[in-house]
Amino acid sequence: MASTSDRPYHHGDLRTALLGQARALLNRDGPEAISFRAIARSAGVSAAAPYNHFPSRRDLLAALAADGFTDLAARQEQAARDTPPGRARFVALGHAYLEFAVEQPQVYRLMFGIGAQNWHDVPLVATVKGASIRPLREAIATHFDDPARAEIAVISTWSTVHGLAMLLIDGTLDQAREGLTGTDLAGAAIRWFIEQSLSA
Amino acid sequence: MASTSDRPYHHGDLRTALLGQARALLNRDGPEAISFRAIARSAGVSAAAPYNHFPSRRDLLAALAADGFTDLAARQEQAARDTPPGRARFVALGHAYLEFAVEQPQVYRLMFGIGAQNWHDVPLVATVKGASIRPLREAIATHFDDPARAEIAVISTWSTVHGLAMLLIDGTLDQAREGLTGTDLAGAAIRWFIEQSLSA
DNA sequence: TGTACATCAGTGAACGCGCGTTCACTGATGTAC
DNA sequence: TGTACATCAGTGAACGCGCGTTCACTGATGTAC
Repeated sequence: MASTSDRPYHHGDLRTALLGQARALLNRDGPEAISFRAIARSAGVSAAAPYNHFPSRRDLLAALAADGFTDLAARQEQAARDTPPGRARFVALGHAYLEFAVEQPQVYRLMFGIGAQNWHDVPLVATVKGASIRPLREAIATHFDDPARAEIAVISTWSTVHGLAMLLIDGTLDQAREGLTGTDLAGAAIRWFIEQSLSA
Repeated sequence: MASTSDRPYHHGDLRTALLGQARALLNRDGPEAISFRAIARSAGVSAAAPYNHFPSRRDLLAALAADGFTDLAARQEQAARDTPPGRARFVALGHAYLEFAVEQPQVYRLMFGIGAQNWHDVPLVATVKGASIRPLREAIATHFDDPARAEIAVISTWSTVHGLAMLLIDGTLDQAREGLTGTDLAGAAIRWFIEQSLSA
């Protein structure tokens, strides 16, 4: 761990540094722009060095996606914890979800397979992805006796926030916004949705 | 137009052929896989030939995206024409929308900016994209006096079908489906959504 | 406390690749007279 | 009907590029005795 000032041979914590540079590149130019060589370059390290920490480029991207889902899951759990069951919780969950997507659009794109089709074959990602919708799933479960109908409700509500996130991220709704922030609009849409469908 | 059998110097209709090969490549491997060189190769033509028909790779992708939106718009208009106003029309619009997305997942991904961020700077795409949601917009307009509330309703419903399409396409809902086709599930979700929110 | 040695985490050169795009060219087609 | 010529739509070679990955290597670190 001897890293004082002038470029020691060993980096100290290259894995973390690589993920950090990858995140920076991701936020600036999107998932497609993340290359092993580019992040090694910005970490000040040779092109081969990353292979000591990730088996391949795809594994690094998967790690970023997993981190994203972990972050999202934490925010969802927090939102659920901070609100009473019922209407307020649905609003809070939707709001937190869209806040995440709008704050980190490129991470969100990466999480949902842009530039990499999907992460089905990566167990870690599947796990944290599942965790990230659990709070919504649980909130909905209390409103339905029939599990099949509950599942339809989960899919519908998830689709709504996911679709809204995507349309916000790709700029489709730019002209409709006019001065509203993403979460303002999200709030309006969610409230409308809740009013119509999930309020008790 | 003299194209009998043995490879004439002039192709005849290379532009159309290139678009066809691009579509084939798109459907097989996704938007990221479409390269000028690859489609020239499969059209049996030199790597430089496409430049006689498209200024750049991106213009060809834009043409594919525009074609996709044109197709979608036609299906939406057809669905609107075939159904009476009200509940039945919303179901038909949503069904047709998801049918398109599930039938041509990679085209749909391309249309919504995967692998190319967005098409905001391409007027043709913007036009046909607008046309593709007009039937939904009009169907909703008749249900609201307040245009602002109508716009929120458009965004919410569009988000729902768009999000559902995306989750179906990227495989997120694979385990929830279990034997259902995409449009079966879509039908259930849409009906649920309509029941809850838009039925008169 | 010192020394031998295994292990870890880097280097730098090289591999083979496919890509978008440009260029000078040429064969084929269509038009004016 | 025939001929000169402009225009169109191809060719093939080359440009410079960045990429993922492998390889033999070496400097630094940690451990056993």
